[in-house]
Amino acid sequence: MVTIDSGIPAPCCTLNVSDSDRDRLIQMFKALGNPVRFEIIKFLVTHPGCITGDIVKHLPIAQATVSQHLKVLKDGGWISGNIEGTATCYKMDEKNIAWFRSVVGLIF
Amino acid sequence: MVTIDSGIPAPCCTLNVSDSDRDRLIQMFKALGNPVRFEIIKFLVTHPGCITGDIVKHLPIAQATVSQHLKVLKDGGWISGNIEGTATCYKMDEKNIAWFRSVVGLIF
DNA sequence: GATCTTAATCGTAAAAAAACGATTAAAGGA
DNA sequence: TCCTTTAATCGTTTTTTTACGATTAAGATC
Repeated sequence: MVTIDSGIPAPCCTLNVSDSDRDRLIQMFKALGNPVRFEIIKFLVTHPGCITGDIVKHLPIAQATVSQHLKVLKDGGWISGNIEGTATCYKMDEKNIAWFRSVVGLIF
Repeated sequence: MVTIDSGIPAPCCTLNVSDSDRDRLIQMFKALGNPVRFEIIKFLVTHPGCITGDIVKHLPIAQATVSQHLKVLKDGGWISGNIEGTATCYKMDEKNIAWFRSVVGLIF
């Protein structure tokens, strides 16, 4: 029996993934498991460096909600934000995404 | 299949992903964005063909909840279940996982 | 310095997901 | 046939996520 949250590793029985890698992976999976956030990523791939307002204009939801979703994507490591004046420019976080791709290839 | 514009993207455009591919991807991301389901996958990778009861024994949660999680993973295409007598044998769904890996590599 | 822009955060309501015990169904063995 | 085993489903509660308007904070602009 393994407790999920306390993270008893049991390396003999399951795949050997560190707690931090596992949590980071789960966070990335969860972040992209939402249609609004997936659309934001699709938009950002073709609009690197665009600001929050551009994304808000592109979506049918309120500014506060978009901002919330952007935070989830940022915390998950999919995107990074750069403050320029009163605006924030977003782009894909290529380094973290490369990590995600490599770990997915390694585990599954 | 996922297709990506090869030219310079027009400012109005986002990544070209079909609705069904997008929904399928989101479903896979959502399915693995949960610590219990991630643990199930970790277990299944090292225990291909094991039955529901084995997974229940390995987890600190009720049988009904495990069954529910298995359904989410199955619907998402991460695993497949094969009924043998009164038991169900689960294994990774390699074909869908290969699709996931290839699409992730293509999009991001 | 007053005001406009921009976007993050707050507080809250609604919707969805997760968890459980109980029940059901289906196959095997006595 | 009647139990036992196994796992899915049902009905419900709890927890988490999503969404919104309102507010706030930090730079620009006049």
